[in-house]
Amino acid sequence: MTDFEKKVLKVVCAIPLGETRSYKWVACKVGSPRSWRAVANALKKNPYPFFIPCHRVVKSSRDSGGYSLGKGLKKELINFEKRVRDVIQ
DNA sequence: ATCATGACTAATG
DNA sequence: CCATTAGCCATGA
Repeated sequence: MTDFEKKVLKVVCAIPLGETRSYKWVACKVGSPRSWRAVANALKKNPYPFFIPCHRVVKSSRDSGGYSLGKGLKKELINFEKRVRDVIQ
């Protein structure tokens, strides 16, 4: 694990349940607003896809983006969490 | 040190 | 709306 990846994962963990953020947003959060490309790399290497909510990170064009376990699953997870959030609130 | 590679983005036609 | 282009940066070979 590199420091950069740690920062990225930390930020991603901070995304609320049922919410989505863009890669760029994450890049800004970690300090350098121009490293969104590297952010994608870090997520791609993510060792714990289910404990680190990397599925909450989507493309800025509101497309779902990619996922190491399949983007279809990513969409499902996002919908699922949205419903969970609705139930809770 | 250099080079290619992405789960990307924004601008343009 | 779709395709193309240039820009971007950490990482591994």
